Amino acid sequence: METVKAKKYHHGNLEEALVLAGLREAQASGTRNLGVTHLAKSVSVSPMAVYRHFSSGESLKAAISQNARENLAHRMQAAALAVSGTRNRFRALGEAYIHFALTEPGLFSVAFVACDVPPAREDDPSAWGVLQAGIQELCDDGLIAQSATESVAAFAWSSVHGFAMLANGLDPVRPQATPEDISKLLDLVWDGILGA
Amino acid sequence: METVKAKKYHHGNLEEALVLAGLREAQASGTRNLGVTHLAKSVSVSPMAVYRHFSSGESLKAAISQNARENLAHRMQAAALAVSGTRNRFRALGEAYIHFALTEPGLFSVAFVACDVPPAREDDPSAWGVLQAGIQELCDDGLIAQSATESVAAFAWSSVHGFAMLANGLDPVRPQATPEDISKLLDLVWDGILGA
DNA sequence: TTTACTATGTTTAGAGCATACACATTTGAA
DNA sequence: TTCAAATGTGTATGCTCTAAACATAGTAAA
Repeated sequence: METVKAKKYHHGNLEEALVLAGLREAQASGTRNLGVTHLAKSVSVSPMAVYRHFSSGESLKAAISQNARENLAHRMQAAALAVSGTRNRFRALGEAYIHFALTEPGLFSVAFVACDVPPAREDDPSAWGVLQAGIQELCDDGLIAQSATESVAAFAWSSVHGFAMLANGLDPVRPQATPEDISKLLDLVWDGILGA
Repeated sequence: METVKAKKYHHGNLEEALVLAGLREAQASGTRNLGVTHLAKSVSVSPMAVYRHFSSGESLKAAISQNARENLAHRMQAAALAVSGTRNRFRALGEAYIHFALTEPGLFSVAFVACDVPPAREDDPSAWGVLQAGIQELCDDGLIAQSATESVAAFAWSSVHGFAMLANGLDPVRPQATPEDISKLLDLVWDGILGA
């Protein structure tokens, strides 16, 4: 029987289980409870078992953070695929990004937490890559010059990421964001892009 | 003699000394070494002495973070005062913000670190307030409608803050920012604002 | 000046966390 | 079957945060 996983000496897939537990914690309380001991306990394993799969607590945290970023990138892709039209598709990327920050503040903050250790592999998919694909489409449609892709990408990412962080309340600054605020921001970003 | 401060049982101004030590640490290594024990040691005081001035390590960190933000706000004000013309002055705010992030990455990351504890008082001056003053000036000059100030403020802040974080390398994403990148970003922001 | 109160530091001690080292169990390949 | 590699446990060290009790210095009133 595969359906009942008896409790064995060997866990079976501890690495994945730890990351998943970390994501659950992140969802509930952000960066706070991502320690080795806490996560080990949450999957019923001794703290030292973690080190068979991660070289340090920091690298476990980095893996969790990476997974959260990939989660975001997936949602962006899905949002873009769900609508048609170059502009709508591009706008959907920004909406998905901000929606993620607002509905999953814990995951969002973990996704962009500064880790001492770099992630083991590249993000797959990466939010940055998804954005670039969207911008290439703008380019193909003649909405912006090929030479402008770099700066447009930096501008779009910056605006949306900055707004997400602020709206999210992550930073010790200011009020909440309404759907109108989000819409207006994306309008302004679009204006900036076309004006280039 | 005031010039030689003999080592006394009472420190004299421990609260300020701790925050200053924290800022020095932040400048050197960001968020890493802002613990109670470490900072206490760096001003030659026992760890418990800290708690006569801060209710917890978190609240000390919050005070350091606040001081870093005020430092940023001061630089923005100074930059704005140094140039003339509404547009130049507004642009100088963004330049100062990004320049701060790039030249003082440690302070910048501490300034916007998520603290469990809210700051004891309001930021004074606050970067947000300085920005709003700049935007009011745009409004007074008839460059934007009074009704647009809110969304323009959110847009400008978001773009510059997001760019600063990304350029800073704080986030686990992408390459460096050149002066041209910065200039282009501010151009795009300006376009977006005027298009509103 | 003496006394007493308040502010500010120190010492001691306990809890929690990261992690090095030695040991135990399981798995899988020869 | 047998043994080496992979994976997990237990124990121990050293770090941090912080509570409690104690010590010293500054200050104000008698």
